[in-house]
Amino acid sequence: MARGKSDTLERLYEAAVGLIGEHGYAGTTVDEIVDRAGVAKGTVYYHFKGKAALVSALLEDGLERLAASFKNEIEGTRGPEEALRALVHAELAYIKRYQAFSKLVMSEMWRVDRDWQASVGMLRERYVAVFAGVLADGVARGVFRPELDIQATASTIFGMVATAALDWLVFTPQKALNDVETNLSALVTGAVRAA
Amino acid sequence: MARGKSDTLERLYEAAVGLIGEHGYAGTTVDEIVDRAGVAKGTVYYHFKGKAALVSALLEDGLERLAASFKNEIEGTRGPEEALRALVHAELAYIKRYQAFSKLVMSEMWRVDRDWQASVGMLRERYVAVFAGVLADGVARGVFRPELDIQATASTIFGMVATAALDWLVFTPQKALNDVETNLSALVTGAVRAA
DNA sequence: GTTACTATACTGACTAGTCAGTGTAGTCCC
DNA sequence: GGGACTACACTGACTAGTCAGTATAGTAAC
Repeated sequence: MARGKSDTLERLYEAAVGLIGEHGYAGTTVDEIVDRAGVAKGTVYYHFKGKAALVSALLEDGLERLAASFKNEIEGTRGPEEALRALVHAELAYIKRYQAFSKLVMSEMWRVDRDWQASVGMLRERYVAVFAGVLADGVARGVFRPELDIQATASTIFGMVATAALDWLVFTPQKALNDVETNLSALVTGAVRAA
Repeated sequence: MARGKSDTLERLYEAAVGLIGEHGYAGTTVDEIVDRAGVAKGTVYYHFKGKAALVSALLEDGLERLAASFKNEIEGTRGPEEALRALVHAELAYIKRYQAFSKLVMSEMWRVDRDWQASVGMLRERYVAVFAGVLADGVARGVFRPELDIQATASTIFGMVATAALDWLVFTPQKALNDVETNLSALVTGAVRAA
């Protein structure tokens, strides 16, 4: 029975993201993925070269969604500090919306042995580059501390927000997003603000 | 051939930690571990119930080393800001020294489906509790911002340092530890300091 | 004789990937 | 309108290989 193309892929992505977020890449079997997606095993190999290619494609997909969400959020901000707050908000919202995907990314980020893990690296770089842009702007305008190591600081803020978000979702999900964001925004802006 | 007990276990831990840090728990085979450790496969099953038990024991071991390193570092500090800097230094040094172990912990931290992953949670809690203690002290003394969410902030700082450290080790290892630490310490203290 | 191993061979459950075949919709010719 | 054919999406039983764990016989030190 034919299903709309995007429907089948959507189901596969969702199933794979959820399972890999929970058990890791190697800990997830293709059989589990197709079971959860409700498709036959062959379908994976009809659309993709293999398990790794499926994950690669799925990462590309998430990357595009992320880029779009970032573009939206940063437009129309006035001043670097407001832009920084907007980015923190966007990252937090993204991680909340795509929890399983975010877990996947954070879990596989420090590994470098597989092809598709380059995609994770790319995702991270995109994230970080946007932060770095805002930081550089802030330093140039004298709003942020001049001695900041822009690249390192951008990475660190990215990790800070990601850790805080996952910590919240995994260990204290009863907290309100607003409270998490308020505390986090204060930490981030305090960290970089000129004395 | 008999070897000192601790020697064999040490080899097994080191091999397992390295491989699991690189490829994850499920992505690492017992045969790979014993090959790298230079011991016979049966030795694993002589000492442990299985692969999971080996990892559990190894985590306990890392936990103890961490606790010891933290105790050393925090003693003899005067004032919360100095204590905070000392903790950042200790965490950074620990991650540098036990790179593979740290990767393992960060990669498996957001998963909750296996027995031994509770150990990772415990490790994280210990880390975080020490930071929380210092933060609470600083707030009480008026050195840190009074509206800080202590628990969330402690987790966030932990993640911040961990991310910065792994980012350094994986993506920009040519940087000097000192530069990384200087930038990071400034970020951390700036984040919590009273205005 | 007990403890701490080594070396090798093996089992059986599980798993990635394959492949011949099915269902469906569309197209072109008569 | 219907027969012949094509393209596409998908199925699921099957295969070949992998891996945790077991078994067993033997060594070396105390």
